[in-house]
Amino acid sequence: MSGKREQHKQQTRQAILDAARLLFPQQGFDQTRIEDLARQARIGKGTIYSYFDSKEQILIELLADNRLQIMDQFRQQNDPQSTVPQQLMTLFLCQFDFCRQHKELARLMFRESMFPAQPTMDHRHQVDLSYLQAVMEILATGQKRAEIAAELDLLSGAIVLHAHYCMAVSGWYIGYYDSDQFTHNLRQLITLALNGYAGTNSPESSLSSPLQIAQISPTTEAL
Amino acid sequence: MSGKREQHKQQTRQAILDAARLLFPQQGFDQTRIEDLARQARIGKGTIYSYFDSKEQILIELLADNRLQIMDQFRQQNDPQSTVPQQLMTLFLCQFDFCRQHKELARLMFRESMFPAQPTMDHRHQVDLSYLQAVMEILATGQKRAEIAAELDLLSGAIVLHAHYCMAVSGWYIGYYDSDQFTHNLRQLITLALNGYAGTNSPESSLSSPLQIAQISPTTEAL
DNA sequence: CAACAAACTCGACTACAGTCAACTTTTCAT
DNA sequence: ATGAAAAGTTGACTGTAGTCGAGTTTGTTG
Repeated sequence: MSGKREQHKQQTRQAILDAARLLFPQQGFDQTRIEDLARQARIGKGTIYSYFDSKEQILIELLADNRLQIMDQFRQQNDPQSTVPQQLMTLFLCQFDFCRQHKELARLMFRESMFPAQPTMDHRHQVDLSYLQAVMEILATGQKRAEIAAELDLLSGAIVLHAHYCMAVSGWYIGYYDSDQFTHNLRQLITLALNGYAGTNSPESSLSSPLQIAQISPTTEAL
Repeated sequence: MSGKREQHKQQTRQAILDAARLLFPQQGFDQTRIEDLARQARIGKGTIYSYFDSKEQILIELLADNRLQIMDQFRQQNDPQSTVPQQLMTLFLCQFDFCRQHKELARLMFRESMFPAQPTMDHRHQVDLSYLQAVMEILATGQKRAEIAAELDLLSGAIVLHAHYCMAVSGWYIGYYDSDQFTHNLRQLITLALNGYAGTNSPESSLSSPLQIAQISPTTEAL
């Protein structure tokens, strides 16, 4: 009966993830030693490495769950009838909520997903596809209402918006602004993305209002 | 005579940087131990840590020089008479050249500058100000020629373009495309940024041409 | 110059991620 | 049922970034 081994492996894997889900938030990612996880999961330290390549991988696995939750939350909150910028804000703010709740962990994810150590298509690392797809869907609904140019390549558009979101989050991590200003700046960036700023075809309102980068020294929001 | 101590400190600091400039490219950042640097600089290991906070800091210091070179190169190559997208491409490709030459080191810099461990205004970490200023200047020349909307807040515009550049580089690091496709995609993203994609005010040409994301599995360009 | 303080230097030490070879358990062909 | 092979487990071990307190050099004061 080869099911026994498989079943045990699943249990062990789950025990490691459970330990991580308990200890990472409790004492922080850096402060949690692999040995702590092993003790909590009642296995040897080496065993962990036959389930995960690295400490960071455990984290990434954990966060996959959270991503699903984030997208659920978005679908609940979103009104497909509202304007494209509004829908985008709803989506991005759901994502950002997670960053606020797990600032340290989200930071590591951003680092690894944008600038991975190895070129990798391992989807655990990558920008959540369902998230990118949500952006594309929002753009698509905008196209139906002529709010978005019909010829726009949806993937390109989604990536650009994702770029703006990343840059806004980056500014928050660096400490240029706090979460409230983040919201304002993100809205600003979305507007810029949609309208562009070539020549005179943009509504004036979107161009003249600068980003809020109030702090000379970084803000010190609690982690 | 308090100058002697100061002078000696400068020498030691320089010796560390010289050692790093020799060893990092020779054997790679990760493969170079702090002890190697210390031996090369003929000082104790601990001494290094009274000059630099971490191994990475040494790297960042080193790269500050390179940034100056990059900007020099840009000023030589750039024709201020050419169009805004063309000037931007010149600038970004100068930057990207550095990434190709020092893929590993540049990756660490991107990580640290976008998502720093500590909120920090330490300018060593930050996006090079003279680079961001160059983007703003390009936009400003565009405004004079009515190529760029006059009301655009220059900083916002520059940050958006920087976001696009970062996203394009990120895709290259992940392995979505090689350097040639990078160039194509970057041009595409710049066009999108300038024209936006709301409603019908955008030239069609900029919207329908998708990004080139040819690879399902990552490309394996040499480091 | 003596003697004291401040600044600087040092390498043994700590902490921890990740490895590995010995050991245990499961599977399966006979 | 048996025993050999495959799969899984383990903690002692390795490598290296970063710390720390003892020791050394430089600057200063009387």
